[in-house]
Amino acid sequence: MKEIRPESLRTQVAHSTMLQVAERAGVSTMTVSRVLRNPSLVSAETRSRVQKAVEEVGYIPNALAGGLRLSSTSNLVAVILPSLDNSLYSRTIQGLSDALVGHGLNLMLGDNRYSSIVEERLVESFMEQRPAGFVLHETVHSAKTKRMLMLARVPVVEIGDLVARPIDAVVSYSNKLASHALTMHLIGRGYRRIGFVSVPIAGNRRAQQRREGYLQALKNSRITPIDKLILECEPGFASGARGLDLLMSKQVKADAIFFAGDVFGIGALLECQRRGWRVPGDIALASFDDYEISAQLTPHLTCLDIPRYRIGQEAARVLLTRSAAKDIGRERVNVGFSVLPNQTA
Amino acid sequence: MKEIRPESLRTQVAHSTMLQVAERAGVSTMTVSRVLRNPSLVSAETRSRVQKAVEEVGYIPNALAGGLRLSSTSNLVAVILPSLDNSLYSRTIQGLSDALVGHGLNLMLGDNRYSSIVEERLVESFMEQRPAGFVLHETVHSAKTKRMLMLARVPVVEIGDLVARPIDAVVSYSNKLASHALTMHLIGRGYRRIGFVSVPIAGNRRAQQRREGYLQALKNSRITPIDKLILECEPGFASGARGLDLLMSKQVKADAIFFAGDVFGIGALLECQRRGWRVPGDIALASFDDYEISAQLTPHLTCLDIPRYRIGQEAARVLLTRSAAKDIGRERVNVGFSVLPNQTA
DNA sequence: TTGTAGGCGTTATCAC
DNA sequence: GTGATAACGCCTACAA
Repeated sequence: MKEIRPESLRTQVAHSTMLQVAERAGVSTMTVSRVLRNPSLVSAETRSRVQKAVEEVGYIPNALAGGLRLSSTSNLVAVILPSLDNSLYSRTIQGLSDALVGHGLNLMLGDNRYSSIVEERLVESFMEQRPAGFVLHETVHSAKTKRMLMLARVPVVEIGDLVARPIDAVVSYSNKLASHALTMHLIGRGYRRIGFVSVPIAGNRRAQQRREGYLQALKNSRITPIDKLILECEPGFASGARGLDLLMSKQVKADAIFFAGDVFGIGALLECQRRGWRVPGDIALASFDDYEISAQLTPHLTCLDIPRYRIGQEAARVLLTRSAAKDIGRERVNVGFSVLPNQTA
Repeated sequence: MKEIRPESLRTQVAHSTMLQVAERAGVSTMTVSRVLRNPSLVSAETRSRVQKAVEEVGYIPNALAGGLRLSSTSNLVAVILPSLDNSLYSRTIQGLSDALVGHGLNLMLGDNRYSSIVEERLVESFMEQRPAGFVLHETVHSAKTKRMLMLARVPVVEIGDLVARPIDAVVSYSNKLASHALTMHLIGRGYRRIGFVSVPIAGNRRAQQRREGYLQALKNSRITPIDKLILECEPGFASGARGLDLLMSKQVKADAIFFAGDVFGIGALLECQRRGWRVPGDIALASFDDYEISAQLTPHLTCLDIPRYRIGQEAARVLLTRSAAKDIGRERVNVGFSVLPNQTA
């Protein structure tokens, strides 16, 4: 028979264990476990004694141990975004968090800096915590990343673009269609020399899709694209001003510009204000996302409405559903988008 | 003697275990463990055999089991912010992440919705994962929250205000001094009827401190504060416009307004533009934080420069130092602030 | 209603 | 250089 050494005599440790609670309450660890997970199985008298002991020692269950037992997953959902410092992603994170927190799931967060190599390392690192699921903004992954995600047999939701063949599930909108729709809107307003500014498209599927949507719209309308009106700029407000400048000093000037990256449109609109240009009139502007600040600017940018918060919510819902059902199939949720005509085109 | 059932025959599971790797390589789990943690202890020949097996089965260590063994902490740092959807906090998160990722630590993120009750639940939930440390933006906590954090004996860094007596460590700036400095700047420019707009101060220590700094500056300059020029508004751009409107339609109009909350200042400046008011001239404006968008606006708002990214970096540094040293004392890092005179006052 | 035994996947320790 | 054993803290299964 094994002698039970009172745990309370151990060297001072950070957290108390279930055994310490059990000793204090004069019961076995199983009874403590029951009080915490299934109180109805324990007599009222014992239960209150245990609860008192839990309070007194400030006991907090060790999820690592519990998770181990089931060789299952932790209560963490791994989220990987291109950057943590971007208000678009912030809205998605908030949507995820709001939807998951009620289910006892917490967020584990990282950024891949727009690199699939970094993403691979991050997935591996996160995987060691045995997360309950993954939410990835990127839709292009290294072979090893894909392999790890498949092997884990855990729900994976991609959210950056409505890809045809997701690793597992996808909750997003079509960057291409959205871009197409906004370009068509510009064409419908009578513009024919429509400039296009995006972030560098090399290795960026979303930017590629957006440019394709733009080109497709021109083609459908029998408008010949003008190479010199298609630019790539680094992210940031300043690029909006710069893109505007470049496209307005060409021999063939643009009559409208579609800014398909981050805050370009805002930067361009503000630059127009500085130059005293009328928008529209001297130039028409359209922007991809509708930033909160946009609504404060006069005029309000013509843009797309992408439901960033809802993408987070829906991704959470899909994760929860798939976790419960354990089925591994493909689910595609199209959250869609809409064109906000507004005032700058 | 216990018969060893080949693990590879178990029902299909998500992740492979160290035992599976060991069997494949024809060694014991200890050897696998050594190859992963301390390769130099294993012969080159065995090592490469094990590494091959690891590759083949796509083995990823189970941090839950490893952490259990040491009854130690996970490689997660718990971060609790008032809201996830705020670009100020985003910068801090980015700073944290950038500084922690190289040390193998990942972020666990949650928002307390500006409530210490929510914070308490979140701390408890996070604590079950046995995080390596906590970063809290809030500086006011429930008694239970404090107790849990003390018991855990884990580094805790508060970042929302440079409190005198942090739970453990604090990395921040003084909201009161910053507010005082900017108010003094306005006074130095000759303004005497300085309005003050903040978020509701009830239960918000940071907002309280900011108001105190403002009042102190007035007092030091022998200016009698005018109650009607002190407002509280809900967060958001619109409140900037609203605050401006309220303070300019009083009997005693403000000649300058200090917006001490989030994006108020930007909202007010844009409202001035809509109204065709000169800034300064018709009204002087000052704002707390220097948002990225501010630099794009003309004129650029007179404001404070709070090093949000650096707060994240430094908080990470303090966490890492304290984790290593295991000392529990109090560390206070003042990242400071500076007044950016700019153009609106 | 409560307790005992055993094992989850990993690693510290000690033996070979 | 390598392996056997015994925990780590909790919970399932079974016994009392």
